[in-house]
Amino acid sequence: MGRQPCCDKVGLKRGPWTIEEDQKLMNFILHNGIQCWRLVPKLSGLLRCGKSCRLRWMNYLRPDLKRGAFTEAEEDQIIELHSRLGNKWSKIAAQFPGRTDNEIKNHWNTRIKKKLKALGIDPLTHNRIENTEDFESAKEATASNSSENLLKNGISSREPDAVSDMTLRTDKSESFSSSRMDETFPQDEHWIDNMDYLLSWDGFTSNLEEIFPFDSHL
DNA sequence: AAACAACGCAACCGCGGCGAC
DNA sequence: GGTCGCCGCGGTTGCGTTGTT
Repeated sequence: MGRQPCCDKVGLKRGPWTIEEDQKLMNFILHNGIQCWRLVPKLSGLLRCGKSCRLRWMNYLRPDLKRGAFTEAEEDQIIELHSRLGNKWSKIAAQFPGRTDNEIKNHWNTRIKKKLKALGIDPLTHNRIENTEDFESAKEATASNSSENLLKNGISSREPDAVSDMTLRTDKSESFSSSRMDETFPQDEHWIDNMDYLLSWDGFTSNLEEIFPFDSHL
C-alpha cells in the first residue's frame, strides 16, 4: 500500500498565502511553538495542510531569515559545497544562517547553473565541459565580452574577472575546495551540529519578543 | 502601447527516512 | 520485523514580474 496523503485535501486552501493567513500562522507559532505540524492548521484555524504551513514558515515567515541577494562570497561557497555534497540543499543551506534550502536551490537553478555553464563547467559534475553546445555558445559570449551576451548567458557585467578567477579555481578544484573547506569547516559533523544549535527552535524562540515586536494579542 | 518571451520565486508534490507502536 | 504516520527533502510547476520586440 502506498502512503496516505499528508492531509485530507478536501476543503483545504492552496496557492499563495494571504497576509491574514501569514499573521494567523505566525501568531500561533510564536505563542504555541511547533509540537506537530499536522496540528498547527487545526489549532490555528487555518484551512491549510500541515505541510503547507511548515513550508510557509520555513521559507518565508521565520524571523531569522536573511533577505536580499546572494553575495559573490556566498555564491562561491555554494559552489564549493555543491561540489562536495551535490544537490543536498538542506545540508548546503545549513551553512548559511538565515538562508533556506529552497532559496539556495532556486538561486542555483536560476543563476549559478548558468554561470557555471558559461564558464565551461558542468554544474552537475563540476568538471570542465568540452565541445558541447553550451560551452561553445558560452565561449562566444565570453570572447566577444559583450555585456548583452554575458547577461543573456547569465553573467553580469562585473564578471569578466570572475570568469578567469573561477576558471583558475576549477583547474585545481580538488585542492582548492578541500583545503578551503577544511579551513572553514574543520569537521563536517561539528559544523553541522553547530548550525543545528544556531537554528534550533529553543534558541530562537527565546529571543522572539525582541525579534518580533508586533501585536501579540491576535 | 501591446504582445510575447524569459526569468525568478513561492508553493506544491511525491518520496524516503525514521520513530512509535 | 512489519506497519503506520509524520517530517523533511529534492524535483517540479505555476504565476507574477521584467525585459524585449
